[in-house]
Amino acid sequence: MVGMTSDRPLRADAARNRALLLAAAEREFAARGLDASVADIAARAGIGKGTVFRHFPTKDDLLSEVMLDRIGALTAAGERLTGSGDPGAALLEFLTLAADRQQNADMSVLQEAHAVNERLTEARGRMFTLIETLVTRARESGAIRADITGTDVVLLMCAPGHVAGFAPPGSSPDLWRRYLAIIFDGLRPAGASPLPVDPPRMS
Amino acid sequence: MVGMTSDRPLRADAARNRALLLAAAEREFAARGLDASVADIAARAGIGKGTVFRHFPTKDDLLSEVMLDRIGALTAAGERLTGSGDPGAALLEFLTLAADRQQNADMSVLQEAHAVNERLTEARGRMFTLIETLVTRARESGAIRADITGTDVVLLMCAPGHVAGFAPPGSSPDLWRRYLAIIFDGLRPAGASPLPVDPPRMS
DNA sequence: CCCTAAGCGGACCGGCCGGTCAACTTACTT
DNA sequence: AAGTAAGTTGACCGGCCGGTCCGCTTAGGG
Repeated sequence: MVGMTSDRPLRADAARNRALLLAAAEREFAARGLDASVADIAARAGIGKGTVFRHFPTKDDLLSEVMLDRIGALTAAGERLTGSGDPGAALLEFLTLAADRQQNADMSVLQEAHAVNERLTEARGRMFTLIETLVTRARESGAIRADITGTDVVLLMCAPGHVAGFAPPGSSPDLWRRYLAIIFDGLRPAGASPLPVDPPRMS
Repeated sequence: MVGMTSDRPLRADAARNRALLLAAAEREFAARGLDASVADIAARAGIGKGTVFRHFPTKDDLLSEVMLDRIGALTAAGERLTGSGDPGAALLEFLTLAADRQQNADMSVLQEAHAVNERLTEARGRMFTLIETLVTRARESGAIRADITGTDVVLLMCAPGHVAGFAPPGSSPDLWRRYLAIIFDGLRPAGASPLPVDPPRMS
C-alpha cells in the first residue's frame, strides 16, 4: 500500500491552516523564489513553524504541492484551449496564461525540478503533452514556423516573466506582455531565419 | 581623497593569488550563481578563505570585480562593432557575445545590481549607452522594428542563456544560439505585431 | 460536559555561510 | 644575511535555516 494519502478527514482547523499555508507559500515563493524561508512562510500564514512541517514533511514537499496546484490549473485551462478553431491564437493564449501568474518569474522553479515527487513529474508530463499538442496544431495551421518544437515552447514559456523581472521597480506590472509579444513574433513564420542548433529532447 | 585604490604595488605572490582568485570566482559564480560560497571559491583557487577577504572586504566586492571585468570586456568588444557597416549584424553579433559567456545564465546577476558599487554602476551605464547606440543604428537601418528600444535589448540580452539553462543536462552547450535566433527574429520588422505595453525606462 | 486524539507552536539542534583575527610565513629592502 | 612589513591561514564567531520534539490547546464524538 504505497501512496495512500487520505487516512482520515482533516480536522476543521487543520484544513483551514493548510489552506492558509498553501496560499502564503504561493505568495512567498512567488516573491522570493526558492530562497523563501519556511519561517517566513509560516509567519505570513499566521501559524507556527512546526505546523508547516506537520502538514508537509519537507520544504520541498510544500513547494511541490504549490507547483502541483499551479501546473494543474494551467494545464486544465490549456486543455480547454485545444478545441479552439484558431490554433495559433490558442497557443498564444496559453502562453499568456503561463506567463501571467502575476508577472512572477518563479514558475521557472518548475523547470529546475529538484523535487522528483512522483505526482509532480506526472503533472509535468501532462503539461508537456498538452504543450506538444498546442504546438503541433499551431505549426500545422501555419501560425508558427515549422522548425519549432514543443520543447522549445516549454523552455521559452517562462522567459517573458523572467525578462520583465529585471525591469526597474516602477515599471508596469504588465511588462511581460511586451516580451511575450516579441518572443511569440519570433515563433511566427514571417521572416524566420534558419535555427542554428537542434532542439533538445526532454526526459 | 576618495576612491584611491593603489597605495603601493602588490607583492608578487599576492598578485598571483589575486588573479587565481578572480578566475576561480568567475568560474564558480558562473556555475552556481550568487549561491557560490566564498569557501568554495577559495578552495577552487587553492588559497585560504581568509586571503579572499584580504583582497576583497566583502563577497559582494569580489562579485562586483568579476562583473566589472566581464562588463568591461563585453563593452569593449561591443564598441568595436559600432563602426560596422551592417548595424543589424553588429547588434546580433553583440548579442551573441553577450549570451555566449559559456552558456551561463549568470550574467543576469548584473541586472539585479544589488551591489551599488560606484565603478560597477558606471560600467553598467557605459554598456547601456553602447547598447542604445547599437539598437538605434539597427533600428534606423531597418534591421529591427521601429518600436524596440535599447532598454528592451538590455532586458532581453540574457534570455537566451537563461532559457537554454533549463534544458536537460545532455543538451548541446550551444543551445542558447537557437533561442537567440528565435528572439532576434522577434526583433525583426517582418511580421511584427504591435507591442501591448510601453518599454520601461532604465534608471 | 468531558475525554481523547488530532493539531499546534516555539524552543532547540546541527550545519552552512559571511566575516574576523591573531599567529605564522614569505617576499622584498638594505 | 637579517629585519620587517606584507601576506597567508584556518580556527572561530554570530546569524540564518531546515527540520525535530515535546508540552500545550482544542475540536468534536459519546
